[in-house]
Amino acid sequence: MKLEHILLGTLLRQPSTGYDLKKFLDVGGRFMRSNTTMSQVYRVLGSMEERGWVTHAVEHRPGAQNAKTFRVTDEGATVFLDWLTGPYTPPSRFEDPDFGVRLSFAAFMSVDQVLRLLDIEIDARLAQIARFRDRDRSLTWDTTVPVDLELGDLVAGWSHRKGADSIDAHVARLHELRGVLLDRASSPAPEPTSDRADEATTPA
Amino acid sequence: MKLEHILLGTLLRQPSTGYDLKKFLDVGGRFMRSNTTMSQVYRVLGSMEERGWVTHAVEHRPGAQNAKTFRVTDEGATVFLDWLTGPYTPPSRFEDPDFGVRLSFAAFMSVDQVLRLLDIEIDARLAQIARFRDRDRSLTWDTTVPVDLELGDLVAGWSHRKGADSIDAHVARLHELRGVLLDRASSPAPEPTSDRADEATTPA
DNA sequence: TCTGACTACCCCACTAGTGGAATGCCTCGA
DNA sequence: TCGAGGCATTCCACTAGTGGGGTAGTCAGA
Repeated sequence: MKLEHILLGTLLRQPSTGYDLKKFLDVGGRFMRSNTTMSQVYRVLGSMEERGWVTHAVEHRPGAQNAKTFRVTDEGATVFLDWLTGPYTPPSRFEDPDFGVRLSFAAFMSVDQVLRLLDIEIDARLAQIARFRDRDRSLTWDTTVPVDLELGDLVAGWSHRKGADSIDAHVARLHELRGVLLDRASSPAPEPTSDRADEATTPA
Repeated sequence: MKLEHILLGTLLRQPSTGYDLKKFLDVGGRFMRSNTTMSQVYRVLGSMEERGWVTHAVEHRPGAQNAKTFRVTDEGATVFLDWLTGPYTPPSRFEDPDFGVRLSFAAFMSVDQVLRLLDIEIDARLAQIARFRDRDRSLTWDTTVPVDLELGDLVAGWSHRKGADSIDAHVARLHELRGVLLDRASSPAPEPTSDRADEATTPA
């Protein structure tokens, strides 16, 4: 996950200052990234501005420090939308934020695009399950330091059960969402709820 | 998660070649890291060798290419064990591999050390739940591109339910393991406090 | 009045990780 | 015999991220 894309999507939803972005990443967007620093946010903002993806306007806040409000340019929007609707290659860890980040920008996508994403993710995880479930997990030990093999086995067994359950739950949830979206896609197209352009919702 | 620590732990379990390490990361250790490249593995191996944490012996494989078998030095073992049993600061995403990686090296720890780790993780996740559960998640939209707010809301609701369920399941599992370990630990020394195994005894 | 928290921005040295190509040797199957 | 694919290593240019520092103003509390 590139910070770039997260910032672009967040700014596209709502123009804001670097500080606001950092706050968002710590709270509402905390599932997208662990421990993002201020410097990282400002540097990415700077480099995106150089490339013309965002611009800033200085906002004079009487009785407070001036603040730069960043907004995404048309070019930046194109870059973001290209990434968002472009090819998704599932990371090997399903817990990685990539998929969730993309989904969190679902409002910028069509139902079909979200369904495509979902299908790719489902296929990838089913393939992983088929490939790795019930595989021999025993490890060989050849070490000079003292080890507690019994403790290791105990914990490894637990980890394995936990991992298997989590990926199963993940897939089940994906199917659930898929079902809901399929319903929505097959019913007569609902009114677009955009606050601006009105031809967004139904590219068949 | 530093690749360094993963490699050190893996080599400490079983000396191996760079290639083997990469294979391990793709299969048995796939939950530790997504998409690790060969170059990354070899470069880290090189830098660790420079620092004296690992050494290699050239293994002549008759009828095949020579292979470097890396093993951890005493100094490397110390570095690894210091990291493993040292302070653990939970990342903001509980899905991040940090905790799982440490646990996967449980055999190098004492039951008390594992319990300490577990307690830190449990406390951190409970704190997050207390802080963020049932918080207002509504987002403001101020954008120039067309959006499907209804789709966004639908997906956001799903994501939130999924996230809440996952963290609850995570905590439940942690408690489960904690119970098992407390049973196991209750033979050497009686519990000082009722609820929590604070006050670690001697590391094995 | 001082302290510390919060808003807001910027900079730097450094480390970690990506992506891809190149080398060469092996085995196995078509 | 040819090529696909596994084993094993290395190099290189590049981008991303870390961890710390600093500046500066506001505001509330002690």
